[in-house]
Amino acid sequence: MAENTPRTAYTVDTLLAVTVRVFNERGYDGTSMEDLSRAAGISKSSIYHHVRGKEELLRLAVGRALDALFGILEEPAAETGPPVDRLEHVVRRTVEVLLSELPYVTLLLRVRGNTATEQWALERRRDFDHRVAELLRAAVTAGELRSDVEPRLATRLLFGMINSIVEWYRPGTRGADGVADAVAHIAFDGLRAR
Amino acid sequence: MAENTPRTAYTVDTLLAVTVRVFNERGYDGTSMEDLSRAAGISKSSIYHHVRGKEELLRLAVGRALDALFGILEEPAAETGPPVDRLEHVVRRTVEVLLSELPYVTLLLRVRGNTATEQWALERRRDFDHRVAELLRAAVTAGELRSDVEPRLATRLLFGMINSIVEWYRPGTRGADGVADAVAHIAFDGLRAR
DNA sequence: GTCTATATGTTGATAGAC
DNA sequence: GTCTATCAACATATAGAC
Repeated sequence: MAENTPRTAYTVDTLLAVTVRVFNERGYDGTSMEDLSRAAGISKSSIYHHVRGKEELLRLAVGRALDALFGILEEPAAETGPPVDRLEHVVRRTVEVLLSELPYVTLLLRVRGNTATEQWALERRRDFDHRVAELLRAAVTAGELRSDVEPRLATRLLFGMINSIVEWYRPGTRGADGVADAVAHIAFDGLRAR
Repeated sequence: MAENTPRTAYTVDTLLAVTVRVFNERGYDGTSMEDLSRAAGISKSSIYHHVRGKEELLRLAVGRALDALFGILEEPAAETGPPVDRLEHVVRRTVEVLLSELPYVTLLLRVRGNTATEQWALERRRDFDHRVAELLRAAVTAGELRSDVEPRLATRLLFGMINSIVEWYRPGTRGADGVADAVAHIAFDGLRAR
């Protein structure tokens, strides 16, 4: 685990960046405040100067990811046009946000529900999924998507595919567009040759 | 968390079943031996009579999942016929095994790599993925699958979709066939109406 | 804003009786 | 096979100096 020793003093944001990296490497429960202090290059008690404790670091990190995801649903292209186009916009933009906020979204997707903060994060994730499931249902009703796959099930599998990207994507090797294209191709038209 | 108090004494297998349930509820790192002893209804030291420690419980559980998955690749239908049919067989059977061994596979898919046992599990998972990626590549070469999505990327997204099932599936609500059909439909033919 | 020192609880694991 | 009792190590968090 590489150490960070910035010249300038830490702010909550810069400390959060280091923290999230370590949380993703070792898992939230597997990370001790000692681990964080070593990675940040400051003492444990200095961390407590910036935040109230370990759980607040988690809350700030997953909150950032959730805000970015919900922002997608407010975009014009997600609220106007044929349902299937709105859905494709949300799918592509979710991939983009996932990649631009990779460490924060990665942490969000690994949250399990042990603490109050984790349960709050799970609840907001469910809200997001429900909003997308409604969009998919509308596209089925409009005859734009096949009706032999239940919308709720399809939404889950679709986001399973998207969310799994955090498990292997590393910046620099491939652009966000390439990944978004691949997801959209498979999700809407499938792998089979025409 | 429901408690288990079996009449008969524990064996490694029955203890493992309880353990895996708790690991999946609280996460491996988030589970203490005290948690396990409470869930099993026996004392901590009684657990140490059956296994050497917490990490051995993890090794036994993920080993069971890995053996089941690798078994699929040895099945006749995975080794004969057109590549695309072999791939579809592996996809459907992976869904089935995932559901029949749900708690064990769930635990396997959440392993991160902190300990030697976890790294061993990650390595075997990579082996499995590579074997399937080769199958997918063969199907592309044979002209059975579209060639504008890189095989390695397609494999990752495909397994992202399949593996995500452990996050929401609960026995009793839907049969394994229904889920396997939905996965195969989306993966090979896509969501769009024809 | 950072430090050293320490309080206080929890952890994985062991010893030895029944 | 199970128990009670216990340990050494490590956890989160705090106190107070600079």
